[in-house]
Amino acid sequence: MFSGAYQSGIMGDPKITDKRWTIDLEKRIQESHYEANPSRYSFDPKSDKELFVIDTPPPYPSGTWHIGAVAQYSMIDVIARSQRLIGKEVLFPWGVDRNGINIEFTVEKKTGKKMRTYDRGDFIDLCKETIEVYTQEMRHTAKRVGLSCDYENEYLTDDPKYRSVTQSIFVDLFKRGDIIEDLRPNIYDPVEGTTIADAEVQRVSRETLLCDVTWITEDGEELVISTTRPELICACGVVMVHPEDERYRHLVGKRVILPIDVHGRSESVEIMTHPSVKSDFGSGILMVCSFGDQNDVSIFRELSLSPFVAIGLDGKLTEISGPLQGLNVLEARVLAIEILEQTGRLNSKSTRMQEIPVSERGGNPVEIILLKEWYVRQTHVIDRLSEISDYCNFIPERNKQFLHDWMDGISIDWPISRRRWYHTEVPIWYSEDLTKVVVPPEGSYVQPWRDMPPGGSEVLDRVSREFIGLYDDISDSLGALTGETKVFDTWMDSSNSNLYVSGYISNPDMFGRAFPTALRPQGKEIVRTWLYYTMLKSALLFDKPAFQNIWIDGLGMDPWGRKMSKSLGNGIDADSVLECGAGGRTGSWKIKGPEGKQVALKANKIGSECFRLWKACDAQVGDDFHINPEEIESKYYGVLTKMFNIARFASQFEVPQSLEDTPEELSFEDIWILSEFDKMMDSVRLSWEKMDIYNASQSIKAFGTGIFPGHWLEMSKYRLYNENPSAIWTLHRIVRDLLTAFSPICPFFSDYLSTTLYGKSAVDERSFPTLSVKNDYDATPYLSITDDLIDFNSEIWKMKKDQGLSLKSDISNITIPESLTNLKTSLRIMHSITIDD
RNA sequence: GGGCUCGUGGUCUAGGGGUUAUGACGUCGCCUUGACAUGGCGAAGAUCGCAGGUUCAAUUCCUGCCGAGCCCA
Repeated sequence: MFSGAYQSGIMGDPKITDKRWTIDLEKRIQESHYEANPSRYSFDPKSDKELFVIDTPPPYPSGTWHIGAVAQYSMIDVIARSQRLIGKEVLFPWGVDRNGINIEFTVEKKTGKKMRTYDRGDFIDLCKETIEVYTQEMRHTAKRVGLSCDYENEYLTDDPKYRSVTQSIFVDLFKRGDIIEDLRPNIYDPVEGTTIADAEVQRVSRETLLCDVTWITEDGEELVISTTRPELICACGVVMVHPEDERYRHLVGKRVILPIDVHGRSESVEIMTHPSVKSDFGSGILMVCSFGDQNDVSIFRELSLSPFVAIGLDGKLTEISGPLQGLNVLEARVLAIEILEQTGRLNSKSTRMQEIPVSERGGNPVEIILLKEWYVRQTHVIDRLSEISDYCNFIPERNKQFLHDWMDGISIDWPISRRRWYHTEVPIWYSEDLTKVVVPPEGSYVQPWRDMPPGGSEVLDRVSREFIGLYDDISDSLGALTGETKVFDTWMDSSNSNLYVSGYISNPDMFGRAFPTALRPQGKEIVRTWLYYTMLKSALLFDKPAFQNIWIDGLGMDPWGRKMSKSLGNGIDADSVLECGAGGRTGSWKIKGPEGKQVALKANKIGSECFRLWKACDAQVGDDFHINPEEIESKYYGVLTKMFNIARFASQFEVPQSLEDTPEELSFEDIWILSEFDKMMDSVRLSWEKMDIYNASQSIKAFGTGIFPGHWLEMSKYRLYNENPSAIWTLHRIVRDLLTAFSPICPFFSDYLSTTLYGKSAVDERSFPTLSVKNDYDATPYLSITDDLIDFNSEIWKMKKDQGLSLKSDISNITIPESLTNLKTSLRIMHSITIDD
């Protein structure tokens, strides 16, 4: 009988006194985690290690942080921590994006006053104050979910340090001729008074009035043109029919008179053919105006027609519109229809649904108007950019397609100037005669709308960009300077984030080592903007890829796979998940389900560790993932408890003097589990190297909740209780290293257990643990018994169950397979096998 | 409307031209309580979105459709 062995060991009190892993424990650890060592996650650019700079997406503080974004961010943290663990010097910056129209709208809404009613400086101060509150909240959530950012070096995109980089790059590209100014048709939001980019336009369905208007040719022939924009008749440049439309063939080449009076332009236009005309739309005749829509723009460009400025910057009709002058677009439309009715030119009108372009931020119908704006030239480098992007490693590979599809569709330059205020200013001044410009020196931040050029500014020819002299020397010859009032599109700032964090301008030594930036992690929805524009910058500035690795994740969806949105009422707040279980408070979510029915979800405890573990184990990178708090808890909380209990069990045995040196004498079962552990750890290290979170997590979870506690630990208990040095060493070595390997996924959990047990936090390990067991023993024969062992144990368990026996009861007539001969003693004790063979 | 991506038991997931299609969670049944019901054993549950095509053979390749998502018009 071996059962007596259980009594002889003296069970010490477990060092881990908490009975189980709880959210309150998690919060206690979290709260001291950063204060205890504020430089814990700092970055040393002079380190001899390989630099690994992560260009994290600086979140925009708007009050709530989307749970999908927090999930994504926690996976970026897993990468940051795992790269540190495998020995790299990681910069995981904490940046906050604060530029943009968003905060302007927030302030306008809060104060009920439009931006332009403020003094510009006052308004900017107000924005800064307001966004600071949100910024603090965001940092709190970041720490709550365990992000290992370099918080001491927080960067804000509205900080002069950051903005100066944007401005320096502008000056650089301007000098090279890659940034130009031009009078071109631009998408314009007349309500907000600013140009916007294609990317910011949304289409909404709206009911509009379609008017059939009678036009008369110079020969007196009547024809009918359908239009939803009668107010733009004054900007009509040409009338078009389809080249194969027999009905109108005789009209081609003739001139037709505009049906509403105009001022200062020709009163008739030519009738031409164009294949884009839809013969079955209305009468099949199209008036082309500058500019009703994008099609108009392309026809004007194609035919080199000179456009008419029908709508001014104030959103009102200009003098060419004759009777409509001074009205806004909607008023002008009403009056135009009235005029047409009175003159008998309105054949008929009908309502129809039409998709109209509106601005994403303001929701206002946008107009295309001629404006002088700044552009980054891009069409000339697209091919090269496509080549360069092949040097980047995309994770997952297939998501590279998103970038290529977008690049293939690029046909016009990128408009970068905006007529807003809380943005980075375009850093340029114009001489009195407008032929020369002044630009600031590299590294300075300027506000030309209120400042004069700083010392060291340069004077350049406005067209040729030739250097004329230093501003300090020749300022007298420039006359009265005018500062540019326009600002940059926020993507112009955001697309420098990788350069900024990699030390561009501020730290040339570091930049030399850290660029191309090691990693860009981001969501797939901003490939066309953030990723593309960043790649463009690097191509223009350095002819190099911006990144070594690009990690593109999917989006967080509601439990049924739908996008979370306010209108659907299916949103889940990040804090509600992270705080679920804290102080005994459970979580409950009322969400609109698929059929519009309210569905109530409930969970008792989740917290950051369980949340992170779920995302790491459950969602492959690149695919959209469903976020269901119930499921997160039921699938993953148990894993934490299991691992916690293993550590708690281990904590009752004294930790050996040295866990580094393999004991001289190792028992067979210990060499076996160490070989299995070593194999698992090899694959985990490989996964971490490849930033493959899913497989790393799965391996750790499978080992930590399966073979290790289920088979080895059960088999080794009697030796542990007898203080067998080989067993105790093996137990502690595996628990310690397992916690280390696990620390990128669940840092607070691993930190607590490793610190309590081994006096050193797993999150501070800077080299991936390796065992020497493979040098001392050939693992192959040990690994080969694993399947037999699992089968054998299962058989015994099943046998006892079938015979209605408890697991502790004796069993006889068991044959231990040949392959497990070396485990005979342990197996007999483990299963209480009394007679064998 | 167009482009792209995805579509494997209730849920998530592995796989991939050819034996009974992984694993996990959940469900159900039984059992266990000296780290752990957070455990053990077992069961049910999938015509691998649908329809064609290629092939000796398709869930896997191709085409179309449907659904979801992203992006664009």
